[in-house]
Amino acid sequence: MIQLYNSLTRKKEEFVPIGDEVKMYVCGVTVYDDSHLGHALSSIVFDVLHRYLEYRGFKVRRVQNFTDVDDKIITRANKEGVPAEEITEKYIESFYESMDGLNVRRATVHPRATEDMPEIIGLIQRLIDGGWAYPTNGSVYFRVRRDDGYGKLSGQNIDEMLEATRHDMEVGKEDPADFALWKAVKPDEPQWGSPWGQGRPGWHIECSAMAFKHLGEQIDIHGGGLDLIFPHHENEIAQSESASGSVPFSRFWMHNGMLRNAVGQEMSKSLGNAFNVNSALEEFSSDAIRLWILQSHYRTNPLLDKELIAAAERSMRRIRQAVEVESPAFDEVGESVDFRPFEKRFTEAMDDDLNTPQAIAAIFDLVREVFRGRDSGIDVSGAVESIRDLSGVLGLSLEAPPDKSGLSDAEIEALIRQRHEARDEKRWSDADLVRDQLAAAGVSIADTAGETTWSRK
RNA sequence: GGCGACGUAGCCAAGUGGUUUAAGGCGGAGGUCUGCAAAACCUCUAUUCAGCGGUUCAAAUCCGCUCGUCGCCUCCA
Repeated sequence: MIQLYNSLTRKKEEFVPIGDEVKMYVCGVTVYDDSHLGHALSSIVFDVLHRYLEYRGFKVRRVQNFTDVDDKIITRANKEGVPAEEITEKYIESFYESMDGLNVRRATVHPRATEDMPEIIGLIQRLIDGGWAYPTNGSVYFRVRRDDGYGKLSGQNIDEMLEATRHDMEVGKEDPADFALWKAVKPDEPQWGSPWGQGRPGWHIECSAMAFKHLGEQIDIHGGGLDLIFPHHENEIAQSESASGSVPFSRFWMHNGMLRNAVGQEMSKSLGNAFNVNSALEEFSSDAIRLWILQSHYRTNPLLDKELIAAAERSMRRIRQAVEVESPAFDEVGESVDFRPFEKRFTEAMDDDLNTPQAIAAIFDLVREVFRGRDSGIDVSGAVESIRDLSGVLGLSLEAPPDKSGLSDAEIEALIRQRHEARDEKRWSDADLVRDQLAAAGVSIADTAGETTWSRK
């Protein structure tokens, strides 16, 4: 039984999909800049959820949107003096590059707000027809107070929220709490035609419309960062449930934590201390980044520190070493490492609200069993295969990290031959010199069973 | 002010009433192996879970208070 924590009910609940295919919507990024590690965290978490649900036999349809019409995009486009599409195209490419590099599988559909404009406008019209929204001065607003359930996700009360909020109300709004579904056109902004005049959609309505179009009016899981609970997800619920009458819009609401820096503060774009994914990937393997993230539970706020990613890189070496262990050709004992208890632990941990730290602990324990099995000469092939499978569920590729030695394989092997000659003649210091040279280039060597093996760090 | 999260070893981090006299990783110490190493294996590395008080046969886990940290309430994964 898979249990997932549901932000809506604030407890763990058994996960049972509505239909025979799990419908999952994950809030994507606004494409006005490169992705940072906070985006990586969210994408990795829901990628792992997707992979794990498939591992448990579910079919999954995952939708992750691009918000490609937004104030920040417009600001950036104006600043650089280029059309907004140039900005969005560039950063959509950058997003894919980052996520591919992190071994995050692409969603089933990656819709863009600008490509689903008819659905967005149609949904706004439905809300107006139902009396949930009203046009004014070319904009359309949602009547928050008409929705009795408003605030159920964030636990906020409308009046208490307003107390802490700025009260500079836009002209034409009936109530300061109302939010925009459609924004009347302003000069030099991207615009679309609508029954209410030229303009562009508000942020919240995009997600409802894209979820409806690509998944349907009721979905199984809606994911995103903790910071999206209010107002974004609260507003999505209000719009979606008002328009469709299907309650709940999403059975499960899942929220990943926010990356935290050494001072303990949340890392966000506005703080300007983001750590770019593409540059992180130049320094670390995707496996190290994923392991670092997944060694914390998804609902906590992982600490962002290069030292921790470097530690994860060392941890990955251990797993990689284990899957390279070969079983004896003739297994005289006939024994083999029993990996099933470890797979059971892995599954139980993952079933419990995606407890990846526990699941990873099970993998490491299995890694130890493989080394022990090797040392006692028993068959470890099944266990090695199991490590590969379980790692795969977490999206760990177990591939060697990118080469930084600057040496070709042939050059490395030539140096190793030199060292062999030196060793044969017992010129130990010469031999060590070669080893130091290789080590400096990030190549580690090992003399085992009369042979020298090497690997790039 | 409202809503919420958190404080576990040198560091990261699970565990949320007894099966854990607290997983796993990194780091550190000793041993085996090795020409020496590396890797691996073995052993050790929190009598204790921010502090204080309470409930209980039993608490890191529940309750209260105190101290400290952070998030949301405004664009944000």
